[in-house]
Amino acid sequence: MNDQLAVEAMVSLGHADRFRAFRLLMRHLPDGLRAGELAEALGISPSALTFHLGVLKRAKLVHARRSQRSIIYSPALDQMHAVLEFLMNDCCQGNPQVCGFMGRASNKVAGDH
Amino acid sequence: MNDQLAVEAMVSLGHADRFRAFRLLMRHLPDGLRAGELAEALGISPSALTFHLGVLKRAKLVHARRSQRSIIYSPALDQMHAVLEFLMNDCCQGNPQVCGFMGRASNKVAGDH
DNA sequence: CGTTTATTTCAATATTTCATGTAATATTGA
DNA sequence: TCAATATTACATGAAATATTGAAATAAACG
Repeated sequence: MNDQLAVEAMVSLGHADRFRAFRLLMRHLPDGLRAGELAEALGISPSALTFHLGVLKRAKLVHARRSQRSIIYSPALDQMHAVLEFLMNDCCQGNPQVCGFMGRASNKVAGDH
Repeated sequence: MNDQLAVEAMVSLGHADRFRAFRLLMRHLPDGLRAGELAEALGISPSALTFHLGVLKRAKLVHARRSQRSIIYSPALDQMHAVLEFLMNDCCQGNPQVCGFMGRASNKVAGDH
């Protein structure tokens, strides 16, 4: 992981349709979704979807595989993980006591930070 | 937290200078950095820095306070936390066994995922 | 083969974002 | 108040990104 890849990941999630697409894909783990289903679920044209999936794919945040006539997309969790870890390391490295929240995101304690 | 705020956070981190700025601020917790220091550290003009800090500020990812003649910026950890939690909930909610990585970002185990 | 289905590519246009420099504002101290 | 410092606001043009629809590609099936 490096700055450029991390920024690219952020860019790719910095668009409402792409963000929703990524979240939808996560909800459909581990199967993934066909491009058509995804386009319909998001209410955008196939062409627009391809464009946005391309952005996500270049950021390595989704995988695509063909199955019959369809292309099935799924989120690249390891890459997402790498991005978050990279971003958060700067925080916790220097000040573990100040911002140790990566270790308990779904486990918030009142009075933190 | 909602889609729009989360997307805005992603947008604001989707630029090399803003990304570096945010990370720098995290490394300088809990004190923060003066705008001038930040601009110099990043090697960009004060005017450009203001633009980028504005984007981060609208996304609620940084706080600003005045101290003497300077404005001191610091990262809004709680907002960052909220964004990550929001994004990751979609993943773990439906398939905790598939992607439970938020709970151990700095604690990776071989063979995960 | 020819047709249907699923998706991508491409080109044109519109929109947004970014970088730069200059002017304006706010604070401090002589 | 005047000058110096620190930062922000604004205007401009250039570059990147997004939207749209039509055409192209690829696979499956009769």
